[in-house]
Amino acid sequence: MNIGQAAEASGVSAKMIRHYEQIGLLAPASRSDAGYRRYGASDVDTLRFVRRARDLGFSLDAIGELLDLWRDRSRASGEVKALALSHVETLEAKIAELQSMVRTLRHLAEACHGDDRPDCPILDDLAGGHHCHG
Amino acid sequence: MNIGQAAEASGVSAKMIRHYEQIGLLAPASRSDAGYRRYGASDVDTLRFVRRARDLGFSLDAIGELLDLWRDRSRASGEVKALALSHVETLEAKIAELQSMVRTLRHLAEACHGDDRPDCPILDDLAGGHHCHG
DNA sequence: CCAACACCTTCCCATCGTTGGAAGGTCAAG
DNA sequence: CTTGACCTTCCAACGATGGGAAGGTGTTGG
Repeated sequence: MNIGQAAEASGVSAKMIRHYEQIGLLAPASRSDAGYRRYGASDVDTLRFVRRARDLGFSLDAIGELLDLWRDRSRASGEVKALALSHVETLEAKIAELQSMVRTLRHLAEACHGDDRPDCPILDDLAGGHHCHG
Repeated sequence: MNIGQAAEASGVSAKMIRHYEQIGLLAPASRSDAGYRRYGASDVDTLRFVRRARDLGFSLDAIGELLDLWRDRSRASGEVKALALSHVETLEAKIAELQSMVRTLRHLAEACHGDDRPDCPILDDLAGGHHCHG
């Protein structure tokens, strides 16, 4: 199986597969006589693992740890759970940050009549308003 | 006022002030005989505007538009409001994406006993589980 | 047998916002 | 006159991905 098929089968682009190999996330693939990377079913499994972890927002570093745990048949599930919950905390912090932005912006937008008149509380706030970001 | 004081007063680092100037977000600052950038009170106002807009998650491109609207005393507040609400939609899409990740991860983590045993639904899911991401 | 085309290789560059550092010039105080 | 704090420009990195060039490979068809 060439990299194109592996990409197709795993949902990870060929570009990314090469990149993951280069940064050491994936072991170097074996090569054909012509130098083409060759992949088997278990490689595709690994790529799908990476893809799913990316979809869940894990960083490539974290995915490296997850891969290690995955391959370690004697891992403690507590380690995996801790990694996952730590990531959840990161995500929730990010969510809270974005929600705070949304709250402020909605508040400002509500106060803005939003017509042809130039008067605009949004710009006023950005220009140094009183920050009632409640 | 040198760039250091302007940075201190505005909350935008000197590095970023230079960068914003270089990418054309800010007009080139006037220079002293020695080539030092010089800033006045209105420059600091502009920097603070940029800082607040960044804090609200606007891209530098969007901030450029906001600055134009800010400086245009005959702007229509509807334009500003539209820009803000469009940004809110972007933020909320991102929030929804992150929340979906959190939901899935929490679900998986709940199913994981998280002790010394190796059995782990989180890894099972990443390795190709049935995706009950409800 | 050779052309066309799809695929592969490596390499560099772009994004986005920010930070870090190196190498060198300037300025004020001791 | 030196020290230290500041400024300048330039170059590179992060994290994850994409785009594209230049060149080799492999298969198919005329």
